[in-house]
Amino acid sequence: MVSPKTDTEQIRRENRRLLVETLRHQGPLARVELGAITSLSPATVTAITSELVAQGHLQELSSSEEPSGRGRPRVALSLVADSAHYIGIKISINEIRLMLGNYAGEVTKQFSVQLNTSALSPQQLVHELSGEVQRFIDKHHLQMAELKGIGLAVQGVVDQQHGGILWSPAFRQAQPGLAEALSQRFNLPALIANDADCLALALHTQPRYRDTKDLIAIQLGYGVGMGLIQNGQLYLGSRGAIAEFGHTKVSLDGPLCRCGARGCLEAYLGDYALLRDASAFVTLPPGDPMHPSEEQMQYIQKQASLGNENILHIYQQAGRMLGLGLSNLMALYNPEKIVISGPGVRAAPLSQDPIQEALQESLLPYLRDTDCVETHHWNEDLTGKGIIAMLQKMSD
Amino acid sequence: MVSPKTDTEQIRRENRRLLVETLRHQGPLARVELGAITSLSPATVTAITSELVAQGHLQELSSSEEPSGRGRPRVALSLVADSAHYIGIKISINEIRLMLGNYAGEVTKQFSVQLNTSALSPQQLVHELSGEVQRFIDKHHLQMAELKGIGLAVQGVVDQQHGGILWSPAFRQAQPGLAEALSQRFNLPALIANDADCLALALHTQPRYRDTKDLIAIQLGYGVGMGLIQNGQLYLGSRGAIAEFGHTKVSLDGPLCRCGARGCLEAYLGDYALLRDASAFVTLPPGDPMHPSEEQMQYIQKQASLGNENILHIYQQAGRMLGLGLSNLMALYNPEKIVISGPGVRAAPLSQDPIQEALQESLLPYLRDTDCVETHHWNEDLTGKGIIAMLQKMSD
DNA sequence: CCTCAATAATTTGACTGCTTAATTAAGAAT
DNA sequence: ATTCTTAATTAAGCAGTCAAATTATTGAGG
Repeated sequence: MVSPKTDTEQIRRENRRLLVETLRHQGPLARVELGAITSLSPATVTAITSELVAQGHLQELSSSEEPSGRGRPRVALSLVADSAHYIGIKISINEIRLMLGNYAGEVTKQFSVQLNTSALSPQQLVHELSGEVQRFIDKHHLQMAELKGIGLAVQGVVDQQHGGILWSPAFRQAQPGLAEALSQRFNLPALIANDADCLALALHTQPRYRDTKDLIAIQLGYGVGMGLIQNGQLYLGSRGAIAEFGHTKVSLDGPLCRCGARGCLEAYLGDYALLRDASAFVTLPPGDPMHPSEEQMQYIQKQASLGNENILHIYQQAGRMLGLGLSNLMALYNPEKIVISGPGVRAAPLSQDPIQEALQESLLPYLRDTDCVETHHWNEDLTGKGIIAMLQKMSD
Repeated sequence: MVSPKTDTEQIRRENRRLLVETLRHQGPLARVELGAITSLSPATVTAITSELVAQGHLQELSSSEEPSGRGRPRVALSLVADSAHYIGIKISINEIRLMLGNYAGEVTKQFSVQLNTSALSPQQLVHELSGEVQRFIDKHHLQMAELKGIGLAVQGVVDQQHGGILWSPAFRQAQPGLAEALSQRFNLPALIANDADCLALALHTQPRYRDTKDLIAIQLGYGVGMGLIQNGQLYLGSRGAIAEFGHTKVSLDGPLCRCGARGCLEAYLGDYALLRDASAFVTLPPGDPMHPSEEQMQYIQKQASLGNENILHIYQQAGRMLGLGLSNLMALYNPEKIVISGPGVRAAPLSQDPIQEALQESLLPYLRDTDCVETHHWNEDLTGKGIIAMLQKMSD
């Protein structure tokens, strides 16, 4: 039997995290306000915040604002954004992107590298990543002392416990021990996460979804990913890999999925599936069909918008299947919100109606009017914010 | 923003619960053993246990056992089984069963009443239940002082937060405010739970599944229910209703389900569905087709075993669909174990193979060899144990 | 029978955390 | 200048944990 025993230091850690997160979300706040929001006593707020001020993570704001009325004016506390830095690495097919996050949770620098990922061995991958990270550190003159962690966001199935990649479209082989290797190389904590989990976490920090206790994030793109917020926090299965929404079956004899089975949702919805199906009707812009480019996707989408019935039908079919999958998701999880994002939302106008239709057809009566599915634009890639947030959760 | 602030009393409550649950699971234990298992310090164990002894919930066992060897002999602590009582009520179609649970978590008395449930109004239901509970209390000479709570286990969709029944096959109408009404009538805490959640909780207390952090319980019977243990504890969605596994879609144009949609898993697997499908091929024993009796189910099952190809085919089809549903479940939740129980497991021999086949066909490669699905006999109804356990979790 | 060794259980002292209540701080109002 | 009001800090007290010391209870051995 495991023993989740609780002790007194855990309390402090929890409450500190609570305060810091409140400040991250609601901006600079005075101690009273923090107390009111968190329902911690003023004394506790003082104790924790003065500790954080001493460490340089918090800062009193010179209150040269509007006349605050009577009484001693409240002095706002704000996070010292550059009191800590985190490095996030997003690994995609043939591209890695490095991101610098600060204590406030913002992504301040980004840098992308093209790299033929698929053939890399674990050793080579560690070598490449280490090199890029070192260059990144040098370029931005980062002090090792203020670097607090490295986080990797990966498309595919990760083993978060052991810090490895079980399967990813970016690599031909598994990448075990990746986190450990990077951790040792830079003497920093390192973690690996699925990119859809990062999306879920990042969405959950946004004002619109902050108070949502149960949220499912669906990432449409090359594949179909899913991340899950339960009880206000990211849920990862006990085995570190969960929620392969893309590989739920929506038909018995559907198209072949790259996982080897038939009828997976992903085999209707994934970029590679859309492209494959569309290629029967139009000649595509050049490119590796296994790794669809944004141009290719834009192209077929445009064809559909321009009235190509065959391709429109592909999108509508995909929408219907997504609706079916979503209805199953709602039946099983009954979340407050399902947010669909990722590059694939570009096609939302084409498949919106079939999604809704399929949803309404399949939903349980008492779920039917809950309006919980929405899309979120993909103007910025939220993965970075997510991986930074994850790093922070483990370190503060 | 909600504030799950932590304080010192929470620690004590948690640790007390930990100790009591350890004793419930592993029987009488000495203080050292408790300390070792929970990894609480001896001092803490003493503090908490002496409090419980003073309250009469714990008792030192006169250690008249085997020579324990050198040293001061350990004195075992045991729960005082009748230091508290709980009343569990299982509400099924046309039957309510009252159960008495004690502090040790055992169900000691049971009593069933036949009752035409379907037409009852909320007022009538409260009236009937109150009457039965009062009779039950009188019959067993229960002291109100040692009664700690009333729990209802209901087939169907419950709203645990508000203590009401949203939908149940037992009733034509919703039953809002049921828990509150009973709570006031007897001046006791009252809660309502789904019966599959109870099953999940009860299974999780069994030795075989005690250390399973993530467990899904499937209850096959009139319908198809599901309960979920996550992170070692029962998970109920934020809205109190979750996991309608029976209403996940496994085919686009399947048979009609009582929920109004087509292709629900339940429309293949539920007793009412099996019976409906079988009725085309055999003449059934008499009975209300909407509420299949155990005799009817036994009858058609026997027909299948005796070689009726048509009926066998129904079971096999059901098995295939269950396999498909399970594979989706595994893709979405990736639990350590899925345990199938409920009266419907009687047909397990008939559908075992198709289940496995469908599973293997649909599973993701890296899940394919995990052997996580198993069945659990239905010799005893575990619902009672579950609802008692749920009451205990809220009160100790 | 007496002493010692071994183990169990309790007690004690130190530490940490939170809360309430009192105190101090810093301006606004008069 | 004095009073009022609100913010922040400090002080006192309590709850909880743990490590270490102490006490209790037995078996082993002379």
